[in-house]
Amino acid sequence: MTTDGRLARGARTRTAVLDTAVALATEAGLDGLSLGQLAETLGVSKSGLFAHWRSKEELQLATIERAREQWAEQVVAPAMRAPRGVRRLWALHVSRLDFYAAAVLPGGCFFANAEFEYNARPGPVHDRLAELLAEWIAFVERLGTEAITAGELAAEVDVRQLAYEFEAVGLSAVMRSRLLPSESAYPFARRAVLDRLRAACPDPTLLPED
Amino acid sequence: MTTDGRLARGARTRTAVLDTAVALATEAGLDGLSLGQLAETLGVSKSGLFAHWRSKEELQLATIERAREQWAEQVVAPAMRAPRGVRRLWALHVSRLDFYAAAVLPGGCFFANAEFEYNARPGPVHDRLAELLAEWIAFVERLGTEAITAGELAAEVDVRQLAYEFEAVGLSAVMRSRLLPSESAYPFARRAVLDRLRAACPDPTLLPED
DNA sequence: AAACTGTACGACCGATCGGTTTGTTTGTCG
DNA sequence: CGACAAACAAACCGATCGGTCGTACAGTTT
Repeated sequence: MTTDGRLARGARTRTAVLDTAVALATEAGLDGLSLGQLAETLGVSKSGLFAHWRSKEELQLATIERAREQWAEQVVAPAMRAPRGVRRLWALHVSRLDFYAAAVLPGGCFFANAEFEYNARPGPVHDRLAELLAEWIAFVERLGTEAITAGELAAEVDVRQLAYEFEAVGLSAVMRSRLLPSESAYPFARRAVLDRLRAACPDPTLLPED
Repeated sequence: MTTDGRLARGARTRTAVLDTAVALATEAGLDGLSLGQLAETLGVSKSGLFAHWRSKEELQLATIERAREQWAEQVVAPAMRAPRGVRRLWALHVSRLDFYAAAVLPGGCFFANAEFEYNARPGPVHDRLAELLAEWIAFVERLGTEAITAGELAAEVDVRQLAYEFEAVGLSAVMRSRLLPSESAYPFARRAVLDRLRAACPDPTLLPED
């Protein structure tokens, strides 16, 4: 096992930079974030950043991947501890709302911010964000399909429709939570998905009353 | 009737600038839009812009008001031609989706973009966007209340909950429509609201089948 | 005609942008 | 030890940022 101290230091710096970049990007935007600000916030020099990423776009793409990891760890992973089926879907929704409410990121959601920022800007960043959105939707749809297989959702349920509404409710929650009193966001977001799941779930004991 | 030619010219320039600013802001962002680019696009000088707005922030606030007018004219007004009640709610949803699908603005929706851009940036722009979001929600809620009064929605319907889901479905539609094939946006957005309205509407003839 | 006002321009300002160049420190090797 | 490389930093580059200034012209008022 060879642990090159230089490479280790580089890796440490890299994740520290990307963690900060993810957070700052939810405030100033993925493009609005400037390398100078980022360097100053971290106490490193601007040229130090170019030692790791050859351009701003490369750093943006790396930031996206880091945000994906954070989402997987802090939102998806906790939900995967719930048993497969309708409870896991519900756990994912709650986990997501908790992530927003805990203000892990000042802007709430890295992807919601970035996707709206780049929805009319062609390029690699736009394309990657689109890929990850499709991936996220497919994941939610898969959880829905699993719930049907487990007999916890009626077989007639359109999982694509269910996933659409699931995602829409969560997206709206993060937007409202940053602009309006949070009482006008999370309670409605909980109820919307809970109503939808309970209506399609034959076993009412699997989900909370409210 | 005094029509000062100078004021008329100024007003003409002002609306031309703001119309362009609204459209450009959905691409580059309300903040990402630079005065130099805006001036060049319009064929005027940068300093000419400062004759009308003393700072960029003033122009941003004016751009927001112009976007509000556009939304009122092109989305709300057509829906108001539908009879009060559940049909008007449905018309508003369709009108909104049509507005997105027609690509009136390259970024889809001025407000969705701006609200995510400014959700973590305190200041007058943030505050104004929050006000307009609250106003929009209150408007949708009022349409829901009217529908109950008209007996076209069950009295037990929670109009705030209904308005939340109505808005969430529309918001998600504009995001998906810019990043994914539009078949994975509009059909789901239609169905989501239609299902919700039909479920709460005692008279099934008021709404389309699909 | 003179006085005045609103609109618009070109030139310019300091600051900051993304990016480059040159050089130094830090750690791994033969 | 010396050769080498990865990880940084300082100084600097042209371009662009938001904003100011003095000026010119068009149109209104007296």
